[in-house]
Amino acid sequence: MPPIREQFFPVLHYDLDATLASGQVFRWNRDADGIWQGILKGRWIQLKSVSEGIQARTLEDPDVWMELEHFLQLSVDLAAILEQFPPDPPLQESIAACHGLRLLRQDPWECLASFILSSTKQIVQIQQIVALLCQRYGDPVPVPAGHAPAFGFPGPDRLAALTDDELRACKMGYRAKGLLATSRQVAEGRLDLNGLSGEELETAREALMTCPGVGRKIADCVLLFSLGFEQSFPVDVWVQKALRELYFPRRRPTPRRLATFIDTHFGPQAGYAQQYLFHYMRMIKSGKAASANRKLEGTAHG
DNA sequence: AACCAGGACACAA
DNA sequence: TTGTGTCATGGT
Repeated sequence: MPPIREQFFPVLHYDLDATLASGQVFRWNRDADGIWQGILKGRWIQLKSVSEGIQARTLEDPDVWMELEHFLQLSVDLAAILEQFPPDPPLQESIAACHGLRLLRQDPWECLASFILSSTKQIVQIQQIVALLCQRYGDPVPVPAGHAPAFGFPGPDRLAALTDDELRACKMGYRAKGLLATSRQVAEGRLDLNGLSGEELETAREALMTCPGVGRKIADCVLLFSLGFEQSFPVDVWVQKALRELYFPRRRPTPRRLATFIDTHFGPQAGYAQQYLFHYMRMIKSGKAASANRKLEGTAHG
């Protein structure tokens, strides 16, 4: 067993807990001590939020640090991004309530496959399905002695070789068909995922939507979370709710009008804005934003 | 115990 | 274009 390597990454305004648990990625787990464990490019990684930065551990060669820095988007200037948000109350409240929330840059295939499995599933369930899929069909990953076994995310070629029943056995239900067909599409080279980052937003989106089981929302998630399209604005049930309740509390905008509002209102960092609204809306529902809410209500009406 | 979940798709109106 | 039923599964 190789020695554990350790590295400190200085970074400010980075909420590791909020970011890794915000429904962008589904394979990072936090233990009781607040230490996160995950797999990055087939390598075991441990992350811990410390004073003025993030402390990381791995078993592998030092070049994993470059990839980790990219995954965590450590060179991104968060304050500069938030400054580009339109100064409307909902977004300002979101910023206040979700301090340090970030967007990650994850592997496109894992992102695409995971979000095909996400449709009408709660985040906890998506985590369970993906864990089962990796446990059964992913390659084992070396972990330090005493740690639970870990697995990489199975590639498109591996999944393409499975049957519909084998996938359904991972509790994914009707989503198996789309995952299987999309795996074949990527495995056979009919869709070059990594090549999409060089395309225009609409071109890349259309390419993704040729995949069975991939509509506008899932395509937008892949564009934003893995391919670097920062204007992509995925609209799921939570963001839908946020837009209706926070921006159009009385009237009920048509889908078309809502789409043009999204396109014109949120600016060049629309994707980040979307993630803040998503996270804020879920905080409100779970009651964890109650104090921040009251504080802002007070300033707004006082 | 109902209701709903980071939807997509076919099909009706 | 916009609305509705269907598709599995299980958390809350």
